[in-house]
Amino acid sequence: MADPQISVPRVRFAPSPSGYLHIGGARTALFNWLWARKHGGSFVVRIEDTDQERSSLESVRAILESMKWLGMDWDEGPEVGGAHEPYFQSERKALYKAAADKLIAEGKAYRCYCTKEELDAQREALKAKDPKAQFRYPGTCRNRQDQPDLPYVVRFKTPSEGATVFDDLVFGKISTPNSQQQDFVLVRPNGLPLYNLAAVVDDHAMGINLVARGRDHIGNTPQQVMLYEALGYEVPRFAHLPMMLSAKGEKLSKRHASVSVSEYQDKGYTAAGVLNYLARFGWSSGDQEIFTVQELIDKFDWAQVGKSDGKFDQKKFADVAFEHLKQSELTSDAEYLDLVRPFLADAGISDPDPKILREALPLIRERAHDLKDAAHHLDFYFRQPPIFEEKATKKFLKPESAEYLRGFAAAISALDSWTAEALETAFKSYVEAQDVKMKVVAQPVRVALSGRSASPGLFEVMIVLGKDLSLQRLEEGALRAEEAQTTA
RNA sequence: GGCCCCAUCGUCUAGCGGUUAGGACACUGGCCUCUCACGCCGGUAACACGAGUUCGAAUCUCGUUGGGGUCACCA
Repeated sequence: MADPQISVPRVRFAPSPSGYLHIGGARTALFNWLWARKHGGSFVVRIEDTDQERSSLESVRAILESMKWLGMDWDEGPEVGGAHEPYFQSERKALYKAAADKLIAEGKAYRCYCTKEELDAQREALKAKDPKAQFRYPGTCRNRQDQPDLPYVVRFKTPSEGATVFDDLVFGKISTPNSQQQDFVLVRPNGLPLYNLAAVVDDHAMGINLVARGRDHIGNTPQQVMLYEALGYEVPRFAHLPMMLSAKGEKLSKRHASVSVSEYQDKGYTAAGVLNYLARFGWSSGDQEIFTVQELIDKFDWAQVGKSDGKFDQKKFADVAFEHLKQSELTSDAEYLDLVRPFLADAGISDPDPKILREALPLIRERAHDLKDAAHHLDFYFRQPPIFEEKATKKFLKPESAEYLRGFAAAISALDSWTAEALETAFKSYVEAQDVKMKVVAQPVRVALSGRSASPGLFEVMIVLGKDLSLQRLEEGALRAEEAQTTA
């Protein structure tokens, strides 16, 4: 395989602003970004908004926001500018027109006055005659000499003989017979270019030397190669990525759960987790599953990118994301707290005691699988009283529990050292004195402290809450337990 | 349908002529245990099929089957 590092990489991510940043698009952006960062190259973002109907500024904003959230910064593009401005194709019309004019002047392209309606009619007529037949533009205007004062499109004179070949970094040599190609349209009647022309002109103008994109673009590549050659441009390297499919193996679309990056953000996954999963989708580095962003940059290589399509696995993704939250080497305490704060606010806790937060964090690490979950695990420390889960209360705060709650409270209220060890010793001797199983006391205590039947270890929770609040909650729990009797 | 591409556990994958085919997720048996979780030990589970090439094929070649992509005045 040829060395893709012939020069410092200039790669790009070129979304069309017709929706949010798609999870598959994010992976394409990621592979480009990793490659640029690894080799000190440039990562360019270009907005492909030549289709006025579908493009919106709102989409541009959403896509850029998601890129930023993921931490994929761009060296050139919207907002940051660069040496090849502008980065919106809708603002680069002159360039495309010049290229189209040049092609026409050299006899490599021509004006076509056939209307869309006429062509659609021909297409349908053919379909009616032979449903399997494939309609190709018949070349009606190919050798036309006159230039009527009518709307026209510009078509490329595609050679009908031979084949167009390119060497893909992932798939190797791909050869397509030119007979498959038709005289495709370069410019619309309104003067705006179509994708193939615009992409080629811009990639050349912007000095892009590696075009990495989804495999669904393989079919466009031969046309683009022809354009590069016709325009006298150097052909860049290409790298096509295998498809990211839904769990059912279908092409990812809005119909499937969570296709937009912002959804993952809202659900409480971290950017590092998303990036890690995305990177491992189609790429691997031996048996390693968990990577920091820096490791991704260091280890990414096209040679390790696979060819076969994959299905998105929500469970695996959730696990990778969890791993990043669990390990303090991956997400530091300070980072974690910054990340969880907005989710706590959503849960109604807008000004959490930083001391409690710090002390509770270690208890959350191995329990919270995402940030929403983390906020939930954290919330009872701050709510006074905590929210009592009905099932837990009903099951464990029964009248006979009141005695244990008060008894245990009495046993620990005398403690002069409020440590987990001291609490555990006191708990055990109390349980022993009562001659009951530990859980008989433990569960009512847990519910009294947290409002839930599941929580971190009792003594750890009491340390975080502190002596006063712990004793208060035990007493309040006892009251609740007694109340259960009267209302039962 | 034409053209292009792909094919290892259910899923993501390691493997790049000689391995008891490895890891991770999921599933599952057990341990730990004040609950939940984490963790630890173990288990089920894959080279799509058929011909070659070779002393030897998951690895190379061809075919079959299956899957995907693409055939626009979308990108």
